[in-house]
Amino acid sequence: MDSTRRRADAADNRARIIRAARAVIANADEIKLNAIAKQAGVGQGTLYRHFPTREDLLAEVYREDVDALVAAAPALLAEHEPLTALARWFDRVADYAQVKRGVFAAVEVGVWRDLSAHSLGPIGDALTTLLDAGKADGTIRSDVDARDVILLIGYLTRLEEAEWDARARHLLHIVLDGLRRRE
Amino acid sequence: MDSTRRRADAADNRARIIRAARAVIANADEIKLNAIAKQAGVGQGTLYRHFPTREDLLAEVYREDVDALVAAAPALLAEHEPLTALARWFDRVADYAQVKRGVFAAVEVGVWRDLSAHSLGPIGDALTTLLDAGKADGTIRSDVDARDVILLIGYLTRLEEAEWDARARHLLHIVLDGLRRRE
DNA sequence: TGGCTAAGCGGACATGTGTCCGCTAGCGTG
DNA sequence: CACGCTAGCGGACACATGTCCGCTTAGCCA
Repeated sequence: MDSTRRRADAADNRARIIRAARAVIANADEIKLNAIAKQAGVGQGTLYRHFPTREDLLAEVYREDVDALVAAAPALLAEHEPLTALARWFDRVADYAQVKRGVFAAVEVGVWRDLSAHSLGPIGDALTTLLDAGKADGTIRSDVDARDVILLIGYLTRLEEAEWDARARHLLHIVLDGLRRRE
Repeated sequence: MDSTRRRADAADNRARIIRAARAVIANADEIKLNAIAKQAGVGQGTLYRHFPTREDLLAEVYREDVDALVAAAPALLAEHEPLTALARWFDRVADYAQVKRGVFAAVEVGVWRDLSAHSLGPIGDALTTLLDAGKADGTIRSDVDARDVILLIGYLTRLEEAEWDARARHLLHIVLDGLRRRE
């Protein structure tokens, strides 16, 4: 999977699949994997070898967005109190999740897989950073970890478009309250 | 759908499907709808006419369990302070969700459907009762409703078996904290 | 009781995901 | 440059969900 051997066509196919995926996602709102394979001009087997699950593919397609989300964490911490930073980060997640519903679901699954592989993954790391800062200054309860938070905000993927405005941020506040250390 | 006409065979088929579903669920852990149809001795079309989605079927199969959960709410309120009652009710939900993972997911979807039909459904009603009691005595924030809570505890369906003990109750406490009115 | 009518049946079909495996051809080697 | 090894290809296949529609037959009515 690194860069050894047969890279020429394999890497090329991989890139073509990602490009096709972006195209399909942009044009159709239905994301059918075999359609992506077809569009990319490769067999289904090829697609599935490069990206074993739907989530693997989407995670790769939106890697940049994820990176941006991750990078935001330390930046927010530099500017705000830990609790505020976490709240702001939540806001960004909400913004992103609203637009890219399916993607967020994919990211969630990805984070979960990372976790079960005893690694937090980029998003998990970002969250850990935020939580640790809050624990250090006593504003966040000490018995929560990144996985906990991922689970709690997972409702974002199950929210209906119509109720988004009414509930997304509101529930994020409630979660944040639950995470705060109670005086 | 009530009890008019052609009830004889239709109702019979419906009952047979439910029975077959219970049998399949008990024996195999894989729940394949066409297997249930086969076992019930009916066509797939028949199964899907009676239960348009997988969730409809499961919800019916576990109707009794759901009823028990619903009935527990007023009973708990009679014995405990509202906040405690809610906590206990959460415990029951957790117990149930742990054993019947898939079912809980089905129930969640069902509740959601009820909600979009402008009705809370039995579970929603139970939760509303609990929340209202807490709001009345000022222990629960006034800006939450049943749907909010359903969304928040939905993480239960996404928890891995292995992490259940470590997280299920713990997160329920955090949610409860978030629901409390902050002094 | 015999016929009519639509409620209800049931399985073929359409669609989507994910797997498997025989074939192809890129690359290192002599 | 010719050759062989194996990474990688790609599409046929297996399997699940859910839909559709022509046929059957229960129940009402004369």
